[in-house]
Amino acid sequence: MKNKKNELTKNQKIVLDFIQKSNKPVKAYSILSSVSKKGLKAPPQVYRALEKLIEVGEVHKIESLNSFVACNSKCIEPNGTIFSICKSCDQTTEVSNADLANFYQVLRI
Amino acid sequence: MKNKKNELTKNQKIVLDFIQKSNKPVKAYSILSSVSKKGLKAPPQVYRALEKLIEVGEVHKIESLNSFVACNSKCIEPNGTIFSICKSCDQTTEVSNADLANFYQVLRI
DNA sequence: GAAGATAGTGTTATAATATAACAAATTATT
DNA sequence: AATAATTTGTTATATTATAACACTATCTTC
Repeated sequence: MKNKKNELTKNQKIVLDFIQKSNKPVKAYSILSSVSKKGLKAPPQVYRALEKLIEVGEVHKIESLNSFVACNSKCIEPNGTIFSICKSCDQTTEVSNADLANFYQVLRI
Repeated sequence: MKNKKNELTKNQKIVLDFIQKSNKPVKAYSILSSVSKKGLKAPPQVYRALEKLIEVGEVHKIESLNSFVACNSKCIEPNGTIFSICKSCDQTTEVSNADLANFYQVLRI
């Protein structure tokens, strides 16, 4: 981002806002239909916002669910986060920074 | 599986054989086109074989690549395996049982 | 070894997820 | 203001995965 204050753009804010209010992993097309009243009408608009939000660490993608969640904190490794995911309801819990640090030590990554 | 000797079926063997010979993560439609000469002609035939192979622990799905790899050993947790994946070439390394055991201890899963 | 149960196959169609490409609009830098 | 860089809106299409259904093969048990 090269915004004056490195702020998120309009579409990025809309998407992030929706994800944060969801409190659970949400799918791209679910985001799309939920924010269509705010002007985002096609998949690329959502996917582009998601790409940027992931890049800046505000959002994580849960690959196994094809879903997206807001980061619950500033992560040690924005792209190396670990979640535990309920097999029944898909509720997720982001592993804490402390445990993640231990993990990196264990694996010597 | 309820085969007499709990053996893999024809299609399952064909798919597993191809994945094992690949030595890297392969995609479902790539598998499909590669084994079409052996009689598997439609996606469900490949996806069903993959589902079973994952269930019995012979194959893992790399979610972030939408790809599938052969298990390099009998895993502690067939469905809880961890890979390190090269960002450039997608080559993967399955984390060893020993390190994985430590990991589970760290996270108290 | 026949009967019923379970699992696997072949097939067509379609759903769900994601990206390519390009023109127009906006914002930042000089 | 001129230029560059980024973001947007849009259409089309690529990629990944599953639903549904009829049929076949195998297992279990009696």
